[in-house]
Amino acid sequence: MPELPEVEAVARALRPLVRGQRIRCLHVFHAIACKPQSPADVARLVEGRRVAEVFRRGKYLFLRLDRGLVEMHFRFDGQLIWFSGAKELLAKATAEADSIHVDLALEFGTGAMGFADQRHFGRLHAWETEAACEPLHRLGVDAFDRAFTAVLLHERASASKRPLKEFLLDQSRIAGIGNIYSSEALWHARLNPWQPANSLGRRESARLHKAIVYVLRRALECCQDPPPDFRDPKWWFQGLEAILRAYQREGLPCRRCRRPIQRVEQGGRSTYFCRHCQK
DNA sequence: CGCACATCCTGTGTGC
DNA sequence: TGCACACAGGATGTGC
Repeated sequence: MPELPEVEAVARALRPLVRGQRIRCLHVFHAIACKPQSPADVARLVEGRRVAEVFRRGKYLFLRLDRGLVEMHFRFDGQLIWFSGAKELLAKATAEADSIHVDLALEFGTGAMGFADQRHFGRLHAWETEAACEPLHRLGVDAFDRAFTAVLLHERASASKRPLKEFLLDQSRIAGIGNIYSSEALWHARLNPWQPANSLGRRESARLHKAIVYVLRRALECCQDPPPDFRDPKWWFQGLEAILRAYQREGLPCRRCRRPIQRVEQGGRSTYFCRHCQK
């Protein structure tokens, strides 16, 4: 559930399921998912604790506990699965044929939250305090935070010589934008992905800011209609392709000028853009 | 400090 | 159909 809108939708759907609930125990199926922490570390910090709040920063999802913090990152394919209880969790997570790839799970009185990722890229960690959670403090301003303004974007862009696309992916500057929505925002703002971030003028920064917020808001609307279904592991956010204007549209006509969308490589990742509209 | 690059994994799609 | 290979919505640590 990679980028900000998807994680936000997950946070909203998860909140009513776990807020106020006490974590009875941690189930571990693949210890790699909490690496470099050990299952014992995580268990010690979460078992018996109550979930005070669910919140998101950038692409991270957090459970604030009455004491301590659970930090989750889904990377490419990670997802949450909800089970009615320990019995269903154990049955489905360990079944030989087409089992659900649950790495870790938190058992509550009302059900169990599975953290699943067949590629084992996603991570779930536990921290003694919020202050101890390093990943949280490495993040720049969240793209949905009120503090994320056109002026702030201009300031941060001015401090980076990198191409705009790579600048947007840097979570320590602005948190939450990934490979899809960086291409999308640049398309809406009509900016060239190779343009150095520090060459952005104030007007261009304002345009980019507006595009980022628009693209993420629009995607969040999509992600909530319908909202995440934690019961079906095959479920994924539907209909997002419909709102995409550049991403994964190589060779297809630009929605503004009808010329073909290009795919180029930047920093080892695909960037999609319109050479004609985005100068 | 900034940057290029390898690395962590497994499934799927594509072209031959 | 079988196979090899590129590719995937990400972050981090390394060496330069």
